[in-house]
Amino acid sequence: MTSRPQAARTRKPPGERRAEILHTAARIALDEGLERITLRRVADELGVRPGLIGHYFPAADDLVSEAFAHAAAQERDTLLPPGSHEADRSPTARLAGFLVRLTGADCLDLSRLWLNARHLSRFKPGLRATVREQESLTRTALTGLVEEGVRRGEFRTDDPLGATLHILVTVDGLGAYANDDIDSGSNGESNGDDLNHPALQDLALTVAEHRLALTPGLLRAAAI
Amino acid sequence: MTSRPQAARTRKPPGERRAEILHTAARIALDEGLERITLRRVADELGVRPGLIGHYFPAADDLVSEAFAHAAAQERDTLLPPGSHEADRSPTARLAGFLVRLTGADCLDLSRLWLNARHLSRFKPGLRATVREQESLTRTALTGLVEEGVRRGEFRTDDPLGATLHILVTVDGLGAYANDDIDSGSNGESNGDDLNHPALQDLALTVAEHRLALTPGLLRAAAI
DNA sequence: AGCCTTATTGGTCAGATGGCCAACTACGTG
DNA sequence: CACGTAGTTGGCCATCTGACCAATAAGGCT
Repeated sequence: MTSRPQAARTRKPPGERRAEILHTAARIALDEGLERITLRRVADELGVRPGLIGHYFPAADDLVSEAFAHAAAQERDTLLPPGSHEADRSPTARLAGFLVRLTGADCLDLSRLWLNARHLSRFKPGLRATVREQESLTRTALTGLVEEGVRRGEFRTDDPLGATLHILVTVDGLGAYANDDIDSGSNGESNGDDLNHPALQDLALTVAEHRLALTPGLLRAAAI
Repeated sequence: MTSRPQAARTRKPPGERRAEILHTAARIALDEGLERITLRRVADELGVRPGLIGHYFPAADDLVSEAFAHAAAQERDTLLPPGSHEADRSPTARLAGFLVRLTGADCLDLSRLWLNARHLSRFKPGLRATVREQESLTRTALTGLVEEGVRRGEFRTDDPLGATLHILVTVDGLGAYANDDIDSGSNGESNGDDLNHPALQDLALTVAEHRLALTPGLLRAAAI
């Protein structure tokens, strides 16, 4: 047999190895949760020994924090791409895309991750700080989008920050149910159907349209 | 010495002991989080041996689920007392009291608990079912309050359930920030001040007034 | 009073976790 | 080619967790 129990010991430059660990940890966080980020778990995934992970992250909590930051930033760049090279798309289209995709079913992992981080930050001060930073970044990005929309005359509000906060509270509120499996209906006393209430489907869009003085249905229509 | 290392072995009727365990576990959950509910932790608190807790709850997850249900139900009865003996208070006053107290700082523990349970339910099927039940109970109670308000002519809406869901989404969204310590401002790049934005202070009240066609400020004024 | 059910104890066990450290070796440097 | 830095290994440890079980004794019953 050519494959021995111990894989070939490959030696990588610290920066690359560190990035590799972070990337793996972020994926685990999105797939299975932040508490599944464990020295052994990451090591197994990478085919290295647990001690190596501990070498790059002497405090395991730091790995968790940075992995969350990595995942959150990556998802944010996808959902709310920074302005410069997106200047051609209208703020309305960008906001619609952001909200529609964010509250869509394919983004459940992200909602779960935020729920995860917000709770876990109760016990981990480092993660708490990271969560606040990521919240701040999202808030700033969305506020910028709203302000640009106001400048272009697409949105109308006297309080861009207030509108942003309201929209985000709504998004986070919808995200609170990310772990309720939707498909467990047909339960007589269950509440499975309530979460499919039409008022909830487009709630984030409705709130945004209300706060930004848009005609109802505009955002849904603007979503590609 | 009159106090020996082993306390007097007291034997209690099963029902009483079980209730005692549940009460203690619920308090731990509210104070420190659901993951702090541990056989040993509860046993220490009660001055008994860990094995005894395991005897009453052969599956530790069931203790967690029931403790959450206990805490959630207790808090709900406080914030949203069932109708009969509260029929004298107007729906407006009851709704205002519910929202003001719920989003108040003294209710942080409750928000944290829900955040905790919603995340933890990702890994514990039993807890997931319990969370859904408790959500359903709160939803039913609030919907009943809204419908009564509509009957009395205090509220106006064609979709009581939709209004209830919207209000609860907003409450849950605000609760998402329960673990961000508010008092860490004066941080140049921090977002501590954003959470003190005036639009957030009364957001739940504002949404409720909007959905129920109430004059702005009415609920704040109706809160005792 | 004695008995008998069972609440309660005390101990063990396996599994998982983070942290630590000496030894090994891959790889760039001289 | 030899050397030495440092990336990597393998192993050990303390700690915490839930689960399990035989032995004990408390308290109600006859």
